[in-house]
Amino acid sequence: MSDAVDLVLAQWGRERPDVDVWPMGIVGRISRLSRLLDIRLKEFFAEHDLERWEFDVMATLRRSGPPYELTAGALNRAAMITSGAITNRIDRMAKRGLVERVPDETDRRSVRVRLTERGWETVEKLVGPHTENEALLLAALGPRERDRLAGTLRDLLESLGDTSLD
Amino acid sequence: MSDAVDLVLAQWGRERPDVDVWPMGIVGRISRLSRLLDIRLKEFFAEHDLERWEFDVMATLRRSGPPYELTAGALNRAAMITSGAITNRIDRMAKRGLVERVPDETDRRSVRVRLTERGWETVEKLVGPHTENEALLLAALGPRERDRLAGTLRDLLESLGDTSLD
DNA sequence: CACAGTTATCTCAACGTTGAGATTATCAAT
DNA sequence: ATTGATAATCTCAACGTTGAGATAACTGTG
Repeated sequence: MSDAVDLVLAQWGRERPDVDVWPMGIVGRISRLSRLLDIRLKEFFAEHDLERWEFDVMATLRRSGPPYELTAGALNRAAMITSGAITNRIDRMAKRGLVERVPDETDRRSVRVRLTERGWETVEKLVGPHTENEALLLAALGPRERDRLAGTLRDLLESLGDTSLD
Repeated sequence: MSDAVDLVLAQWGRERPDVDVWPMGIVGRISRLSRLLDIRLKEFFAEHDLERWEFDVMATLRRSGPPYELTAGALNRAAMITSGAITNRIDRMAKRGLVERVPDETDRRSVRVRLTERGWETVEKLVGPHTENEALLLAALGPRERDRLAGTLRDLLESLGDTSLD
């Protein structure tokens, strides 16, 4: 079997046999996979009247444990977006009553973002179905392959200096 | 060793031990890797006064072989973007003299986008360095791992119905 | 205690994509 | 030939992110 990326590699092989373009076989596939998965996840959350990023923000808060709050900075590092974008997202989620801004007592520059009751329930209801949906999207992989793939991807992430969250 | 995603998995394990969130170990990493690679590639092309998508469009035309032209539709399928976006991109690249619009004789609805001499030279000059740069980003992988990873990712892409290009 | 440097968040203009609708052309069937 | 359905591209308003700058607060040094 072959996919869109195999075609790319074959074309380069024909047009520029002097260049070994093997890296495209990996970078290209990661890029395309990411986009395809985005689309599928978007569809899933749309069924629940939610944006994917809204779930991501809430899930980040939920899994951080009680009291289910983090600074705005921690959230934008986790989401890998800029500060302007996280301000915008928090604004909209606050309007929907999914999170609330809480002043930080120790550092008054900081804003703590806390999951509301409603936000908590939303995550609680969806973690299971969301995970099952992702499992379905990855159904092509056997248990062995899953572990090996996860391990390889982790090595890559580390080598690229993926910065962890708080 | 552990990365940002390992932390996510550990947190879920603590907060919701009843849910097996293994899929996040793969989906999350693909997503983060895609973003990190984007940033690195963007830096590379910036050094050559080029946007990444500009190179992608030109490379798609270049590797399709003589006469180095494709329809706008083929290009937006290859880039996985919408029709509005490809129109915009072609406009800007045409202004920079990297591609030109050519009327399609057989189908007058179509527009054929052709690589100009200047565009051709740009790709020709950069394919090698770009590929070497990507190889550097993937240096953490051994030859064996590379092949296995590429194969696994291809299986996933196919199972998700990745639509090929023309 | 004051100063300089750093950090956290918010503001906002510029920019690019999306997605629906408009336009023009092709194709299939009658 | 004509009609209806489909297809290719372009247009454009709405929307979200980026990235630089503004503001306010913290930190450590002298």
